[in-house]
Amino acid sequence: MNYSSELLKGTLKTIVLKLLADNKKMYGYEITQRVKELTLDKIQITEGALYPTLHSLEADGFLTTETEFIGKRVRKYYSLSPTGKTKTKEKVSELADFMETMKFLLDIKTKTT
Amino acid sequence: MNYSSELLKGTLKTIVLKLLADNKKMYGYEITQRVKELTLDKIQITEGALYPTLHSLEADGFLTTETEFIGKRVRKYYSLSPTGKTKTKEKVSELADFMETMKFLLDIKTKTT
DNA sequence: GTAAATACATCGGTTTCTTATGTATCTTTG
DNA sequence: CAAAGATACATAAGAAACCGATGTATTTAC
Repeated sequence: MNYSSELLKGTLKTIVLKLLADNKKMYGYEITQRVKELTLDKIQITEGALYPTLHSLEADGFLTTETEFIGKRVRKYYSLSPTGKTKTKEKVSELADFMETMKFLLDIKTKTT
Repeated sequence: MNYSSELLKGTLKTIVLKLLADNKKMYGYEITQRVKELTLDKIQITEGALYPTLHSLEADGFLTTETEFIGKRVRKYYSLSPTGKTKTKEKVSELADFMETMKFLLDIKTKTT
């Protein structure tokens, strides 16, 4: 079982930023695999979603990159910039707050008016 | 303060369905106001988002409607159909599950590999 | 009497994801 | 050793879902 895809919308950037905050530097493919294993296959980040997101975060100045060669194969590592670290805290706490609100909303049983 | 809008994506239908499950019947404008007051203005459902969503849920057979006149003004009440009730349970538990997963993801501190 | 609130609706534009496709290397396995 | 699968990057077309603007009309409050 995995979630209907629309749930990921709006949370992907936060997931990526948080992973980078916890792991110093990661490369794209690694991120997809890490999320897959951490969520027991429930969240699958596709490459078509991830790479544009990484490029966008980099363009916004939240990520820096360094390229490494593993044999002949390119590997592009991403790290948080200082503004990226600030942004991460904002996004994570915003999402945590949002989830609290949603939890409350979904538990409502009776009218309040 | 209110949430950056992308967070709402993917959760709007669930919110609407859940409200209808708890309140038998509601009309569009009422839904926007109820969500606004329940979330202390943190979630604002715009009419441009809500009405298409209601129409879509109705087209899928999850909602039934009845029109009422308040004076000369039309008010369109929405209620859950039997399939709508089933769908609501699915969506709510899926979202609850997703939020658990996200909570876990956002608390990860160290590598697991 | 006019501004704000109530109540419906649609539409263009943007963002963000999916699916498909492309390129290339490395590893495993029959 | 050939082929399949995994690793690793990337882009592009299309769909979905929301925002903001706009429109119409009635009712309420000042």
